[in-house]
Amino acid sequence: MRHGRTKFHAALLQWYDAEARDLPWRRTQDPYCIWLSEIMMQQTRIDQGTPYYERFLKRFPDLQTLAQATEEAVLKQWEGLGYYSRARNLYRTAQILTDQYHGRFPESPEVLQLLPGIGKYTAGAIASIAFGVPVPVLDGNIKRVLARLYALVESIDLPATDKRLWELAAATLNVKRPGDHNQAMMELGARVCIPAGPLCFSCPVQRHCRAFSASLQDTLPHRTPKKVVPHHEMVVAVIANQDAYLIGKRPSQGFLGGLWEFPGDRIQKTEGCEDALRRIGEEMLRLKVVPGGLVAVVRHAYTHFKVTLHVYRCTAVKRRICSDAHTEYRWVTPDSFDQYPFPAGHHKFLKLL
DNA sequence: AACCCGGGGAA
DNA sequence: TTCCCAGGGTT
Repeated sequence: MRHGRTKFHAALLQWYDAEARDLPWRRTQDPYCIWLSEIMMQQTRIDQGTPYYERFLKRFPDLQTLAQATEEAVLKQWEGLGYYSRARNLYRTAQILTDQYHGRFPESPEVLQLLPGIGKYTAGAIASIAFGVPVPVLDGNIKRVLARLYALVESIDLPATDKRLWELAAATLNVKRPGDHNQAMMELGARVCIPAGPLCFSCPVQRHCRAFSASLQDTLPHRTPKKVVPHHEMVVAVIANQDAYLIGKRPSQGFLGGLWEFPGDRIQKTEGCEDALRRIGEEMLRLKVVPGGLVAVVRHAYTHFKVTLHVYRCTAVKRRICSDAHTEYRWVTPDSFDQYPFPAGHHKFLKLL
């Protein structure tokens, strides 16, 4: 640190104490609330996640309430937030803490990290924020802040750089107020040391920043280029029987695990939409599906691929369905759609039914 | 080390 | 469009 660690700490916390956003989990010391906020904000912008946090806490105000709920009720509250393994792991951890930890959170980051969904970042965040344990955290914001403060030219997403950044986070930590320091570093990254066009003119630690003194603030940090994601064409079969539609529950592990959906599949190169719909009937559902009219064409982006959904209304002979594509099937009417957690892509055409 | 896992807002 | 977000888990 160029002008001394103590002055850096003082400048950072003075700024934080004056400028910190009034976020709901900053009004409490309850480790349950801190934990929930940390899980919910993983790879999620504060503005996007905060309404979910408020709603979730109303529905599941404490650990016991959460542990006694069903996984599907938890997923319903998580619906639309993405990365649904977070919700399933949250639910599992609630039960582990209830069954094996007397319903209390461990304070040690090493023990916290044994719980599902809690990695090095979240363990450090809970330990430092809820319990005052002097441990660092490293998230996307702090990576960028440290890369600029120390003018790191290596790509920040390389494992070796990640190790170096954790060391810098530890060396930079303010052990007097670790929770506030960690939050201040994230706050700085989110509001001042932003990815494009950092607001160095209003940065409280500008004189400690090597990137600024070298005019590198707009070129750092470096990042390795991302791979291009494939684009798939899919059909979705909205199979109607009277006023009910067939939906299936996806297997709990894996992509969109535990969510409900209309049956669908990739369109293969040799077939058209209607061929694919009939194939879904034969191979997935063991059901004779008769394709009807096109309901919608929906585009949606996931982490590692993009899809275009061709949604078709279909009819079928109602029979016993046997399939391993889903763990359960139900015929439901549109007025009960809101009982089921669906992927966000489905909500782009659900209201049309 | 590489890959998998969502969704949305800002530029 | 692309980028990136209070990351974690699996192989």
